[in-house]
Amino acid sequence: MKTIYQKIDQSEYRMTPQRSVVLQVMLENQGQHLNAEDVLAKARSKSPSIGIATVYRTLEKLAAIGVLYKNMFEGGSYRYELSIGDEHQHHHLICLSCGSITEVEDDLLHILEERLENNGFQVVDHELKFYGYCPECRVDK
Amino acid sequence: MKTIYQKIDQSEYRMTPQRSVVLQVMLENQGQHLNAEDVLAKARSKSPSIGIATVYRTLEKLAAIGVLYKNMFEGGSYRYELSIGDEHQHHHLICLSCGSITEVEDDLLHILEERLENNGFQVVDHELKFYGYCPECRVDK
DNA sequence: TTATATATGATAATGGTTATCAAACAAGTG
DNA sequence: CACTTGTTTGATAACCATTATCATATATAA
Ligand SMILES: [Mn+2]
Ligand SMILES: [Mn+2]
Ligand SMILES: [Zn+2]
Ligand SMILES: [Zn+2]
Repeated sequence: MKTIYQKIDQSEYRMTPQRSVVLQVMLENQGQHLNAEDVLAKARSKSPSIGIATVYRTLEKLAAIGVLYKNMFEGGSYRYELSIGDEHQHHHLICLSCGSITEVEDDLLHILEERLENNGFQVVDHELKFYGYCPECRVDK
Repeated sequence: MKTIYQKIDQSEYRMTPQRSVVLQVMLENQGQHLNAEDVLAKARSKSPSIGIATVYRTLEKLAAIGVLYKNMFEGGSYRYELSIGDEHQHHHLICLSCGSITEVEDDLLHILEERLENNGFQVVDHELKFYGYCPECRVDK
């Protein structure tokens, strides 16, 4: 289990002021799923001249080395979130009514992954979304 | 468990020649994950004047009533496939090396879903992707 | 038929993401 | 230091999948 900084050190990732700001934004918004525009706005409050291209490039790089998860929910844009302590991506509960996104730490995919490994598929990561109705939105009580 | 035709009948879905052609294309390409351009090309061989807008509209409608699954894999476009017999979407194994997509019928999410239901989240469907290396691409043997 | 609603296809518009490129910056050389 | 070389940045153009628009066509209702 590598830390964020181990991941960065072990990559060919040069820390620049802009990249540092983007990383800071992600650290300060743990648990949220931000898209590039969100990150740009928050980054500009720290470093007003940062451009959207740099934000995209940095998010992409951080996702490539496993510091961020990149996910597509509804809305047509990719959303990023910090990956700390998770070996594998956690799961998401997506409410079909209010759109809220809740995390599930519970893994429980080990049994399934073990079965896949036995069939020759080497599992690196997974992505699991549950669609349904959150406690506030469910109708049947 | 409704059949495709039951789903269509129970919707406010009017069967037109164009929609019929799109449905036919999906039926004839079971197991494949086609994007709108793929469907357009195959549909045009049956009905040359069909337009891309109608294809998008029809795929969207068929997905809304549960006849198709709509999924985003790599490549930047949504891909559609027939949903027959599956109450829930099946899982996908995506090879990080060759990009091949394999199906997993095995559900095994019941335990997890039961736990979520007990916590108040009403599960409607799920989407599970495993990323890793297929038997041909894995290195460690 | 006539009226009304829905569906279609061409094409324009949208919008998130990527590519381009000149300028800025960093790192190494002697 | 001056010089070279390579990397990063930000503005902006290009890309491209998808959606919106709208006039025409087609189906349904009266
Ligand atoms: Mn999350
Ligand atoms: Mn599939
Ligand atoms: Zn909700
Ligand atoms: Zn492979």
